[in-house]
Amino acid sequence: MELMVDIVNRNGVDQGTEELPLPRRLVALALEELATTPAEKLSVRRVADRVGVSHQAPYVHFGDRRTFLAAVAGIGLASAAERAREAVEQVSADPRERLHALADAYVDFIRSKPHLHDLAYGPTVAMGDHPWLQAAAINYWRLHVGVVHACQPPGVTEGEVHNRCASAWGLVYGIARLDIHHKIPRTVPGDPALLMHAALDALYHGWRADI
Amino acid sequence: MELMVDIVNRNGVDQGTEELPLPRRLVALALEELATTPAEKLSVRRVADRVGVSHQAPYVHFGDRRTFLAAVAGIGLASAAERAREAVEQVSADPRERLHALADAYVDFIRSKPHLHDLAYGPTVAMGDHPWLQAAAINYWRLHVGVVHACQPPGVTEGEVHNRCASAWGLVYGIARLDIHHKIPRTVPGDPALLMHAALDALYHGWRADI
DNA sequence: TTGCCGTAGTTGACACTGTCAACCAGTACT
DNA sequence: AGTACTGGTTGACAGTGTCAACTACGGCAA
Repeated sequence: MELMVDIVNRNGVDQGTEELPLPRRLVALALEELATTPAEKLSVRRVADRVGVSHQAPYVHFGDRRTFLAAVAGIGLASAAERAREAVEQVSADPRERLHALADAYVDFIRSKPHLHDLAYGPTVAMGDHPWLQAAAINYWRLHVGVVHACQPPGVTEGEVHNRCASAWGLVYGIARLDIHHKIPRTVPGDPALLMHAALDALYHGWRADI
Repeated sequence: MELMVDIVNRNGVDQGTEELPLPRRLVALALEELATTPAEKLSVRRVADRVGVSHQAPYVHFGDRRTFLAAVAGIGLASAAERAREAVEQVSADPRERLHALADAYVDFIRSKPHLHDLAYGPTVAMGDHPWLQAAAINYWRLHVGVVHACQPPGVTEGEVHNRCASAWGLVYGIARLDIHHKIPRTVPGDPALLMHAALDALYHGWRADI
C-alpha cells in the first residue's frame, strides 16, 4: 500500500506509452466519471466494470470506498494545484494581480470540476484518508500562502499570514461554491467572480492599512 | 401536495399536544437523524421504520428521496433562520455589531448542525425542490439583506446591497464550512470565528470607504 | 524439486438502499 | 349505491458497499 506513493511520484516520467498500473487506471476512470457524476453517486463497482476488472478489485488496493475516493481526490487536486501554479506564474509579479489570478484559477477549478472540488474539500473524505490527498492539499496550500505572503506589508508574522490566507481562501471558496450550486438568489445582479475581486481588494486593503 | 404549506404555516399554533400529521413526523425524525448522520447516508426507509410506518409511506407524500430531503432542509433551515433573527435583534442597533451577531449565529448554525447546513446549501437539493425549502431560504436571505443594508452608507443602490450581501455571506459560509470539515491546515493559529470578524470588518470598511 | 508465503485478483453471498407497480381501506361526493 | 380520491401497505427489482473464501502466480528457502 505504501509503495503507491512511488507510483505517483514517478508519475511524470513514464506517462503515456507504458500501461498504467491498475490503481491508477481505476482512479483515472473515476476522475472521468466525476466530471458528470457527483461523488456520492459514483459507483466503485461501475468503475471497476468499465476498467474491465472484477467488482472487488478496487477494494484490494484501497480497502474501502472512502479511501478510494480520497485517492481520486488526491490525484485530481494535484493537477488542479499545478494548473493554479501555472496561472499565477503567468501574470506579472504584482502581488495583488497574483492574488486575483490565484482566485480566478480557483473559480476555474470549482466551475470546471465542481464534483471533484466538493469531494476534496467536503465532508466525504478526510485529508488523512490517503497520502495522495494529503500531499496534494499541502501543495495547494503552500501556493496560497506564497501568494498571500507577497501581499503583506513588512512585519507581519508567519502565523498572521496563515490566518489571512485562510480568510482569503474562505472568501473565494464560499462565494464560488455558493455560486456553482445556485444558492445565490437571483436578486444579486453582479457576476460572482467580480464580487470576489472586490471583496479580495477589501481584504488586501485591510491588510496594508493595519500597519 | 400543495396544502402542506398550510401545515407548516399553522406550525407555530398547535405544536405539542396535538398529534402531528405523518409528513411532519417523518421530517422531524429525519432532522433528528441528521444530527448524527450526513444527509447522503440518511436512509428514508429507516426513518419510516422508526416512525412505525411502511417503507413506502414517505414516498406517498414526497415522491422521491430528493424532495423529501428538500422538505427536511426547509423545516430545519426555517428554525435556524428564526434563531438567527432572534440573535440579531438581541444586540444593540449598531450595524456592525449586528453584522457580527448575524455571522456568529451562522457559525453557530453550521457548527451545531453541519449536516443540515450541508444539505440545505449543498448540491444534494435544489432550492426549487420543495416549497418549504424555498420559503425558508428566502426568509433567511431577507434577514441577511436587512443587516447588510444597515451597514451601507447612503446612496448605495439596492442591487449593490445584494451584491455585498452575497460577498459577506460567501465569506462567512466559506470560512465556517472549511473549518467545520477540518480543511484548514493546523498551521493557521487563529480561531476561525475571529478571522471571520476581522475579514468582515475589512469588508465593512471597504463599503464605507467607497463613498 | 518441493513446499511455502505474500500479492493481485475473482467469485459468491449478504444486508441494505431507492424506486416501481399493484393492491387495499376508508371517506366524501354524486 | 357507486365511484373516485387520499393515505397507506406489500412485494418485487436492480444496484450498492462490504465480508469471506478461493485461485493464480512469482520469489524464495530447504
